[in-house]
Amino acid sequence: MRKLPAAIVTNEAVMAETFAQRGFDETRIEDLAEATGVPKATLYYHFGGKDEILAWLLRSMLSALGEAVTEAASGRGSARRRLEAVVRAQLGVMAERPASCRILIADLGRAARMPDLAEAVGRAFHGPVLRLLADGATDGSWRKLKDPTILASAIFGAVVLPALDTLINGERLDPDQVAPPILRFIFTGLIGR
Amino acid sequence: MRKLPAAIVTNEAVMAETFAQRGFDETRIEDLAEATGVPKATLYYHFGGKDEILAWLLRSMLSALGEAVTEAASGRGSARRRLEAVVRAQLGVMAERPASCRILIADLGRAARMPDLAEAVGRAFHGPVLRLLADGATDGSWRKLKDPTILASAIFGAVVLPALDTLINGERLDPDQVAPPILRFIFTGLIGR
Amino acid sequence: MRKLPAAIVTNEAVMAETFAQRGFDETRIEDLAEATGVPKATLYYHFGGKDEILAWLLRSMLSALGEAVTEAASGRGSARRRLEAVVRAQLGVMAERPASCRILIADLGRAARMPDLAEAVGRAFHGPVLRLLADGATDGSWRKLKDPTILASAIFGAVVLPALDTLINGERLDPDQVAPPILRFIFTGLIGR
Amino acid sequence: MRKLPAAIVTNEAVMAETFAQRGFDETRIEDLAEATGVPKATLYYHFGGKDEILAWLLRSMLSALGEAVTEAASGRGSARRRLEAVVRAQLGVMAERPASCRILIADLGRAARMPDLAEAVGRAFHGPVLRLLADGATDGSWRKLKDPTILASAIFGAVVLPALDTLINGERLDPDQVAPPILRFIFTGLIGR
DNA sequence: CATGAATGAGCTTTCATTCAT
DNA sequence: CATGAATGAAAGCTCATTCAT
Repeated sequence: MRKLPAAIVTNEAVMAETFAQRGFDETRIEDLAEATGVPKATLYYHFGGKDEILAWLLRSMLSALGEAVTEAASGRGSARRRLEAVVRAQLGVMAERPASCRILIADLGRAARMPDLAEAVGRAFHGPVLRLLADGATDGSWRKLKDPTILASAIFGAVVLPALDTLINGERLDPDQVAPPILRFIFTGLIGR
Repeated sequence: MRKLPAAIVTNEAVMAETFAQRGFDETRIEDLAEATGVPKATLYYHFGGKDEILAWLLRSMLSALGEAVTEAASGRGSARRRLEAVVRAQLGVMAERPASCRILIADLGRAARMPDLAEAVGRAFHGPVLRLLADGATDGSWRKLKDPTILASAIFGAVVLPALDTLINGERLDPDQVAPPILRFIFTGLIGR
Repeated sequence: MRKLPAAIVTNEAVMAETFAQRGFDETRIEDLAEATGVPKATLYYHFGGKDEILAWLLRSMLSALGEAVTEAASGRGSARRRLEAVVRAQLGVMAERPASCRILIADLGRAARMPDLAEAVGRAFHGPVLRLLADGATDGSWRKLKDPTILASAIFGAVVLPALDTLINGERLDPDQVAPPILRFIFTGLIGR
Repeated sequence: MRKLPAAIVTNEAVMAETFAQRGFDETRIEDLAEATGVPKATLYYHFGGKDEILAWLLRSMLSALGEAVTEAASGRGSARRRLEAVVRAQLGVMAERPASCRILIADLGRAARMPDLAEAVGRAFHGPVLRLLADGATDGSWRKLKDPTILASAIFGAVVLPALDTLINGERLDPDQVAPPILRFIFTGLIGR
């Protein structure tokens, strides 16, 4: 894929928003063209097709997410502090790029059908979290964890689905508001004091 | 919609599987016809269209889920025991109807775009859970919860995303194996003993 | 390919004429739809695409040609009489189905790129002629021929190109007028009495 | 059209080959660009379009053919000797520029649709042959010919179709091998001693 | 002069859907 | 009731062609 021109890069959010609103299949390339002002044929000049546009949007978001998460995860505090930072990072990215995140989470199945994206999700979130979960057991942040893979998914779900609710309603996602209850849930569950 | 003939009812799982494998939009009515042996036009005789077939599948599953969850939620034990039962019920339905569940969770966005389905999900899971969360705070199962809506979503996510991982890989979902770590996570988080 | 409905079969000549006039590539499926009154989508229901429509037209013509030629070739006279009949048969088919013949001859390259058609031409004309050439050498109709393959092609060319000239000009092809000089040429060349 | 740069002239055969292999319509300008290394836009700088490239190729070949044929036809021998030379000249050009010849003959219909090309073919082959046919009747090379136009076409076909067979199979055309049987056929037919 | 980048204009093709039997 | 046959309505995609540099 050639280097993308400003006219397209600038419109990343617009495209994401378009996909997010109607859903991938209900969005016609023409819709993207209209929404961005970039002619259909030009989109085809730069992308192989609709799939590739979606992949670009998601990859772009996942790369931002990956960076944010990785940085959060590789901080210097305890595993707990760092996991906290990771969750906030995830919520932060969702707040900054609501549309792309919404597309991803609201259509996880499609991502799963695009192998490189599935892998990118793993790299961006599950990988770092998995490592943190191990660290935390070592540094005493939490107990020894028997099924880290399941837990990483559970954490992902616990963070991401509440955020999706907000996003789908078209509301603004405020990480500072959502993070505390979610974090408390993640660390101490319903019962923990 | 008339009463469905056996030829179609029998093939509920086959249709769900077909949708689950390719995704809704990539599945042509013709694919369903081939997979089930029921002619395309016959499907149209019984359903208003592709959407309606999907809706039927999901509604059927959600109704099973609703029953299971409602029963679990209205048992007589503590809120904790009942929430536990609810989670197991959810996992049980996912194990029994993997394809339909996978369609729903892997394409939550579409469900959100179909108002009656969104509501059905609410009725089947979030509603009962919301009530349980309140009960638990009363009966001392857990602390006072400030953001029950967020928590209900978080719980849904914590249950459903690990299960989705399994389902997407085409593996069998074993509730007895997945439920314990998830429940422990839900109740006591990463830290709680 | 399903059995073709009358609406299409009836219009064989119309389609051929359409192709013949504009050429294959310049003919849009829509043109065929307009010319025949058969909706585009219906054409696609019965044919796999433009190529397949062309193939059908040509195969139909080649089958008629094959029959005419085979019958002519298997008559009871001398090889010479029979070859004469073959040439007249070829010209007769060209007169009856000018458009299809014109398509074939004016775009031999495309036929060559469609393997089954190339073979059909062989079966319809070259094969029988080749056999006749051998017969004629035996029954004394003509000399021993060293390069029958080349000669079969040369005969084909000598019959078909003059006819193509006529057809391209949109003139009616009158076999009774064209056949004698061509036959004389084939049998005795420029020189022979 | 400006004077063509070496980069293009050099690639005449490559372009012809590209057209010959896929056919005119199936050949994209991009294909020519790739095959020759000359950028698409550069081709457009020098040619008015795809048609013009084809026209250039064919005109170039027809001009070579015209020269060869004219020279052969205007020699000093009998009409027969000269027609013989003409046929050899035609085969010679076909052997030297197989691709261009193949394009022309395999897609005569297109040539017919390009008026200047149709005329060029006439000038290059039919014209001289027509004159020769008359000469030959005068100088006793052959009988009085009643339908010279038909015969010119027949001769063209008798020469060119066998050659096309060879070319389409990708085989090398050896005039010395093909010319004798064809000439014998032209002069004395199948029967002539 | 030459060309990388961009695009207007269609065309094929696909499908959901309808309907006559 | 059920269904094979037919079709209206897009939509994705391609390509010849243009243009700014």
